[in-house]
Amino acid sequence: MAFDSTPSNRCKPNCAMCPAGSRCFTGGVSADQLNIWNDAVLTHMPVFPGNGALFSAGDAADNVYLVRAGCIKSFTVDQDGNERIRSFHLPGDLIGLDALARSHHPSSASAVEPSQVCVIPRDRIAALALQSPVLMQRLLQRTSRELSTALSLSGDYTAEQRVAAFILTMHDRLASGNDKLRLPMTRRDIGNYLRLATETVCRVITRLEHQGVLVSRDKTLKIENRDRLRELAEPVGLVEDYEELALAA
Amino acid sequence: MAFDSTPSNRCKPNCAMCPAGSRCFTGGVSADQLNIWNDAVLTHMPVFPGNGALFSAGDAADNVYLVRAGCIKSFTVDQDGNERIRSFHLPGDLIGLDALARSHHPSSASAVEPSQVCVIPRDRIAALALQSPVLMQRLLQRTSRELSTALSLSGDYTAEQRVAAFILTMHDRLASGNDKLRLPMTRRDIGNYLRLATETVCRVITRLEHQGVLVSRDKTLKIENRDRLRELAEPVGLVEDYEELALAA
DNA sequence: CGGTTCCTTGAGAGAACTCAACGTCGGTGG
DNA sequence: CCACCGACGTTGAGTTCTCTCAAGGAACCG
Repeated sequence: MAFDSTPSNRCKPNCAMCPAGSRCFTGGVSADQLNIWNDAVLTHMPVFPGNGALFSAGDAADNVYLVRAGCIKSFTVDQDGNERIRSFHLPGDLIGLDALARSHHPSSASAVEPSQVCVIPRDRIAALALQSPVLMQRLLQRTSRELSTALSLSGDYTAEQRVAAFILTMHDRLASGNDKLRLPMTRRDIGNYLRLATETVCRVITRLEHQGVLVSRDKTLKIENRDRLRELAEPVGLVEDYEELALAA
Repeated sequence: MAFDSTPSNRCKPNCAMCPAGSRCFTGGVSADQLNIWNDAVLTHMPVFPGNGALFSAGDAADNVYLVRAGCIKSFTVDQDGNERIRSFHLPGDLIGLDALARSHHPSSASAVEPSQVCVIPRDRIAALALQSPVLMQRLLQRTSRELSTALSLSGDYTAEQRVAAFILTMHDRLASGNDKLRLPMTRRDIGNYLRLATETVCRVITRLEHQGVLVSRDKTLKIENRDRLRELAEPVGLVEDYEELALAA
């Protein structure tokens, strides 16, 4: 999908009104830093499932995107047409961090559910190095976090370990505040992401339900035994030990 | 292994004499930027296999390391003692990019063969944001590259696809200049990294040898049919489309 | 030279996959 | 209003790729 950046279609975001709230990449920065970021953001726009991709693998990596609402998946498609989901991006997440050292996107991105994204031209991202060391550090930290997560998940685990880790991570990232979570993506997408067949994801969830670990109803899960999930997911090692790295002045 | 940073043991590196050469993180930067980097580097030191880890998972992430020579693996160990290799670091690579948003290392690191590393205190890395936008961008780009690689490899592929992609990548990274490459790590380590049993790695290499794709002799491989390897590795999608991102002034 | 580690090959086992069928849900149109 | 359709979720049966177990040979080291 070609991104229409004609002035009439532009809409500057107002971070104060953003549905992503404090989960945003900019969460907690000072007002003047937020202004720098706001200047870097070109516009925001809706993205819908089935309406074509936000961008496709091989496209020039001209922009970085920031999820305001919804869920975006990034994926590759091999020569046989097999889709391989690399990440799910939730509100506050940046899309395209894997392209910061490339001229072209290594993966495609499209909406999993109706979503909204901010658009940040990459030359403005590059300019942040000079304008805002704080935001540059944030960017580096986000990329490092994604790297850490990707390395954790790239290990060899059983279907149960994978699914348990996925549910815990999603619950954490979606931050519902209670023990329920609504998975925006299909079982097929979950399986694809976790390197499991759709049926295997179903079977594991059913098994966990029989064990009283959770209750599944359509796309909504209720976690009944979080400790057991943690126990299962332990080998994956998705520790959440993030710090806000202080900028040495 | 506790890192001995007593003055008597310190040895400032001389980038001009570095065996990593242009593959280094600093490759191609201007003389004054190189000086800033040199000031950030605390010392360099040897690391040997079987002599304990360079650092262990859970250690305070006080330093980042840069491989001068040899090969370092980073890995986790789960509760049952299973080692899971996350990355191999070759000359010029930074170690600890997955800890830039953490206070503690998520993984351990130890030498695969006799190696040398430069030690860079993390507070000096943080200070680069203010001192050297260029180096900060480099750091971001390296992290982004590692992210891209990790995401590629985290997909679901056959043993053959995995091994083919691994051989091609190592050949590329080791930059021998001919069609031969010496793998510094054991079959066991390769298998662990690729989520394959040692035996499976052996069998795949044997199969590729029978097909005339390569010749294997101990740790040395000779690539006979690079196109076939590329064909096999295609789904993994390890495109090497890196650019040197120009710093918008 | 023993001892150890690594590499290689074979045979059987198992976890996840594929294929297939069925129920549910939501949208569409006769 | 309801039959029809497609997408999704779930469950069962059989298959397959890789793993585990086992063992022999090669290389390295004290």
